[in-house]
Amino acid sequence: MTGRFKPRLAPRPLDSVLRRLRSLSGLSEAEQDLVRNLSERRERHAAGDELIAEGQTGRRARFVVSGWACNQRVLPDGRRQIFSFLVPGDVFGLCERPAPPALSSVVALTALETVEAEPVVEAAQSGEAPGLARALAVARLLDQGLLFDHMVRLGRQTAYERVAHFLLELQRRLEQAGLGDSQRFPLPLTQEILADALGLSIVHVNRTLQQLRRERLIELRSGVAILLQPELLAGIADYRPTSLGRVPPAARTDRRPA
Amino acid sequence: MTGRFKPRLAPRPLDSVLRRLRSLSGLSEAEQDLVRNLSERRERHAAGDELIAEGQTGRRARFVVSGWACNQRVLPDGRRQIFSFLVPGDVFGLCERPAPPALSSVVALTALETVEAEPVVEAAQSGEAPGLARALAVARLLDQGLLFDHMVRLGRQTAYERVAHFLLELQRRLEQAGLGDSQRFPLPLTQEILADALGLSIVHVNRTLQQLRRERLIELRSGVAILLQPELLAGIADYRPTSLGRVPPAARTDRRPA
DNA sequence: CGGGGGTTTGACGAACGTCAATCGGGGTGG
DNA sequence: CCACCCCGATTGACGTTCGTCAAACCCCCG
Repeated sequence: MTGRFKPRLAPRPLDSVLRRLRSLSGLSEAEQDLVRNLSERRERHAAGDELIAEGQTGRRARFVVSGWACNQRVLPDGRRQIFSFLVPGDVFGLCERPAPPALSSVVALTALETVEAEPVVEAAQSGEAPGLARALAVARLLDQGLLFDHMVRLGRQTAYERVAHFLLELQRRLEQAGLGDSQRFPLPLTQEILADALGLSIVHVNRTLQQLRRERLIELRSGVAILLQPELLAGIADYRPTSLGRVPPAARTDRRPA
Repeated sequence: MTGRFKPRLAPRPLDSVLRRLRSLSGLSEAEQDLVRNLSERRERHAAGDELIAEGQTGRRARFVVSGWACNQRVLPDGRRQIFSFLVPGDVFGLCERPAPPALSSVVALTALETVEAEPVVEAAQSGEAPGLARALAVARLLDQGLLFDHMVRLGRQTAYERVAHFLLELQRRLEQAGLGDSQRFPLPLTQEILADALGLSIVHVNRTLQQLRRERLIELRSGVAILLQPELLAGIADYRPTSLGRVPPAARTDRRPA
């Protein structure tokens, strides 16, 4: 139990979902209402809970409403690799029916709230909610892009670059979900989790963070990250945000910039 | 010009495409004929040619008929990361219309032949070729799985494990395409390419291959790889092939193993 | 006051990268 | 046919990055 009472009826908690989807595509009022009325089938999980197991088949799409989760795989000897993080507003478990075996497991990293996304998925597929359909398609595409970014980090960047690049990515995503500003955002991850995402040891993550702090590029305190000099960080990490947000409704292929 | 004459009309060249698709889903005779008649819009490329540029939007799906290509990104300072390899039978450039900006570029690694896959894609989407639709869906899923496998290699495996794991993966894929047997397969990749895929330096790739050779686990000669002890390799690399090939036509979700 | 998870630090070693030289084979022009 | 050349493979020497081990520290909580 958390100490503070949270009203259950208000549309508030779905804010980040709505905000996220709107940042991906224009939505009609009806579409926005559909999202706001998703409050059914809400689920709460504790840190460490496995929401989807690798190989599981019966799953349904869900939105993260609050808290963080991740996609990961664990090797038999205990090593683990985190593929991606899920923050409020993100969708997961999205795929065609019947759902094929999951390729990775989804695990809660903090206390986590999710809601079933199927009403949105169905409205999108049936053609009655083209804005939502576009938003989901763009979300899928951006996820794929984040995976590639992560692979570049793992394969071709130093620990220093990896951490800087990763923090910039989180800043951008969380700002989009309405959970941070252009410099400051919540970061409820242990260094062990960071290590398993970035392909490093805990100790090395720690040292790298120390270095970034010493150089006055970042601050980390009690679950909040502050990027003191985002532009400098972006130069260090060669960070270039994928800018395909807001795809125009009807893309023309015959146009090109002079 | 290659010295040997190749007949252009025979269905032979599309063998690997057909074989691959059949390994993913049962196909009706009509569906198989559709694939066999794809010979139009054949294209030839030389090693190094860029088939799809990162960010490019107008592309169409194609099958690789012969030769190898890869998905990759290049950093401004010249470092590059290869995300995946495309071998005969593989499809690439597959996505909804209008095609969003490509998230990675596709580059020919050897002399390469491709054919347009759109007829197959359209038949699959229209519902008239459910077998092909399933095959394409499974192909997408397997590709995603390969990406995860690759990420585990990059983030959590040693050079030795990475190389072993990667070779096992290639063996399996190429055997499926009809291009190798349970131990032997073509490997027309330079050590530089391997390095850029596996997140290692050329020199270290070389040393790792030397070690695997010394230990009589593999042989490499003139573009052909031989896995002398696949089981041992699989143990070293914790290689577990994703076995979801041949998805049953109508999956039941209410069954579970006792 | 004690305990436990997460963080920090130091010492040390192994894995991997860099630099540079050499080797080797296939293609090419004389 | 042969000399040359170029790209890729190979090897050695050396430096750096990063991992491991272990201890201390810190803070929140019971």
